Amino acid sequence: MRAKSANASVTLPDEQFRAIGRALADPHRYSILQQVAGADGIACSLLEEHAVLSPATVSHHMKELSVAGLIEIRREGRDAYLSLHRPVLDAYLERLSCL
Amino acid sequence: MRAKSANASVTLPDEQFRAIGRALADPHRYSILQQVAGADGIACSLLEEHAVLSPATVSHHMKELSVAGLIEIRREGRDAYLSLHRPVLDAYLERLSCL
DNA sequence: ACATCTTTTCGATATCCGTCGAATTATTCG
DNA sequence: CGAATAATTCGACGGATATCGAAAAGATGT
Repeated sequence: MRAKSANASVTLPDEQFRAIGRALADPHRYSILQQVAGADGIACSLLEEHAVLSPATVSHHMKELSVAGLIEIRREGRDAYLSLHRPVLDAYLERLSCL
Repeated sequence: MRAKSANASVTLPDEQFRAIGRALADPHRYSILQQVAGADGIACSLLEEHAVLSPATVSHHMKELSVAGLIEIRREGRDAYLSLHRPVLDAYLERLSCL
């Protein structure tokens, strides 16, 4: 059986690793991620960013987080619900922690 | 006494948190960081990036890593030596791990 | 069908950032 | 001192990206 440390569910391709770093480096995206982590399955419309950003920009940031694999977006009727994709976050931490 | 988890030596200001994410998101910078972590106190001139980047660009990336607080640069004669600043990396991991 | 609401897509724009060459600083050696 | 070496600084340039408004897409209710 392959060696497997405590959290090593996923191994990140370099491109995804990079996308995650970029995603985390934007304050609005990080804020969205925090809200998603705090209230899993949160509706897009409830994100605080709607107070300061246009719908287009919020949607853009959601997509960046989604492409990075950090969140999952599920459509339900007219609404979108965001949930944290923890295995990817864990894989990111794992990769950094063995530097 | 203040609550303090196992690794909580440093608390990162938002700006530094962002700088770290950006620093990690560039492949050349991440590569430099890996080399520094692997051979602490490595000379700038030994970095593999000199094979593919101009001295100006290597210097630029070193500065970004340094401003982010991830490495320390000490000058010694004509050379520069890089070392990993682990407390900051740990603080970054800490902050992400309690998402 | 129509109006309404939520989200996405599509340019366009302004800023950020990675990169380089050239010039500069700093050090070492002859 | 003068040449050589190592690293940094300074503009400049091109490509990425955050942002928006306008339009489109999709769902719901009347």
